[in-house]
Amino acid sequence: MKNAALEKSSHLEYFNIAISVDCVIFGYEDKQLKVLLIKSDLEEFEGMWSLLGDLVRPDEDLEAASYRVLQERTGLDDVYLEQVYTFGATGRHPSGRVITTAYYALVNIHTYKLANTDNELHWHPVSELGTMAFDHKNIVDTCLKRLQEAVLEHPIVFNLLPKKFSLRELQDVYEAILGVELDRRNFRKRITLKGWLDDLNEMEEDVPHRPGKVYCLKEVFGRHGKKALKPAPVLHS
Amino acid sequence: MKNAALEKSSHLEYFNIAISVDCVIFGYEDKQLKVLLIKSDLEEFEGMWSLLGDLVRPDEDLEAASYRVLQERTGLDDVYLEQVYTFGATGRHPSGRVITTAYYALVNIHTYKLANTDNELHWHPVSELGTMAFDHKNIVDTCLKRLQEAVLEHPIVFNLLPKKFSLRELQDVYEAILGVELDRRNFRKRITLKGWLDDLNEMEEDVPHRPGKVYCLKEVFGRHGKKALKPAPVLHS
DNA sequence: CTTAAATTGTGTCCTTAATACACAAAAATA
DNA sequence: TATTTTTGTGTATTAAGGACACAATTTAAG
Repeated sequence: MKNAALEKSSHLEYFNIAISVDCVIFGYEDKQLKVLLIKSDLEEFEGMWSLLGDLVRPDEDLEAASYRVLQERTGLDDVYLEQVYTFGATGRHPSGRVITTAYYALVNIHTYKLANTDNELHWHPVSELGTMAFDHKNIVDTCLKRLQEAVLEHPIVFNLLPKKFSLRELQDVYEAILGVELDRRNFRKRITLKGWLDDLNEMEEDVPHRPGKVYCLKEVFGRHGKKALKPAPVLHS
Repeated sequence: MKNAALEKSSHLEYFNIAISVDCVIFGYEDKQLKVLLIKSDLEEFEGMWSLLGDLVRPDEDLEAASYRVLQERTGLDDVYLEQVYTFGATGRHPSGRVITTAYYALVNIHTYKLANTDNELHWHPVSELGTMAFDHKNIVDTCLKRLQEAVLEHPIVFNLLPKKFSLRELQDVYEAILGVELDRRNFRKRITLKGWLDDLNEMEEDVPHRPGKVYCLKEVFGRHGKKALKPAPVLHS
């Protein structure tokens, strides 16, 4: 940006836009991909659900703002968080001009505890979202699409699962995210080929059928699987 | 975002962040991918190059702001433009808190004319960028990476070329963007397989060697190649 | 006119990844 | 002990990517 524009700009004219972050917090439960939503507190959107978000503070990094929202709402820290897109249509917020940057987070729904006992917070299956407040349905759709692309390339779905899991559980998560059924043998072959997993030489317990082997994400990928870099895109060489 | 936060927030406290857009305008010339830059007008960055950008106006859609920057600077409209990422570190702008959303544009460098006769504007090979003003080097790198991924999936490189081109010219563009050499036979096979091109049954003219056939992008992809949707990501079925 | 230089145009083999598909073994439950 | 549920596994086919060489066309130079 040119400096002249900034120096000359009147405070009233140019600092009249608020910026917020909105978090699409994904969790996985009952073979469904879910998203954490809160009842909107705007008249215009009475009864509708909205994403968790907040205004960015002037002394706060953008990404830090999204972490803060997550921590304040879920009590979790150390979560997987990814910026997706910034939504900046003039009419998107009824109370004023607010540009929002959307992030998605992947959390283990069972380690999550409501930070405040806010009973307006609920997990919703993403496949059953109706109309939402603001442009939040659009934001969720955009984040889901990005997530679908990401899970094919990067070992990140593990953020939705407990540390130890069976291949069946893993496949269920993929199916929930991608919205398709997968062939078991081909799935296992592909996951094996990725080389993401460590065989723990343990078996599932407390399952009402033949127990499966238990795996965990290899340590080299770090806590969030972010260390697995996408190979540089190369056409032929 | 919660409404309460917005309503209660003091103007001074929360509307203290400016938002800008920065455009990474890519062009192609002399077998090089280039980016249009302007001399920074900040003392702190004297002599350094910076992206074209401007503050977003309160009554202006975010995307409209990036189009405006493009039009004002290049005189072009109807250009390919894609949002990439929003950079929001607190320290990124020395004059104040400015969050910026980065877009990349693809333009035909030869149809481009300087809108103002601003001789501070220049095309720079992306492979030869040194230090830049602000975090702009980082922004260019991020946009280039995104571009590299995009050109493998979507028919968008054509925005960098004249309407009619030979396969050799097309391959040169891919090589410039990806930064690798490609095998001619395999490249042609892959491009053919994509089904993006119409054979015009014409030959190159004024080349100092055997002329090649001339192609154009199929009309179904629209002016910018945006109509070519990525197939939904599916693992096995 | 002949020759040299540059560039176009083309096909096969190999490897890898994705997909479709079926049956036996293990454990729990009735 | 029989039934149910689920795990675990391999092969054959197809599609795409990558390595690789030679003849034909045109211009430019002598």
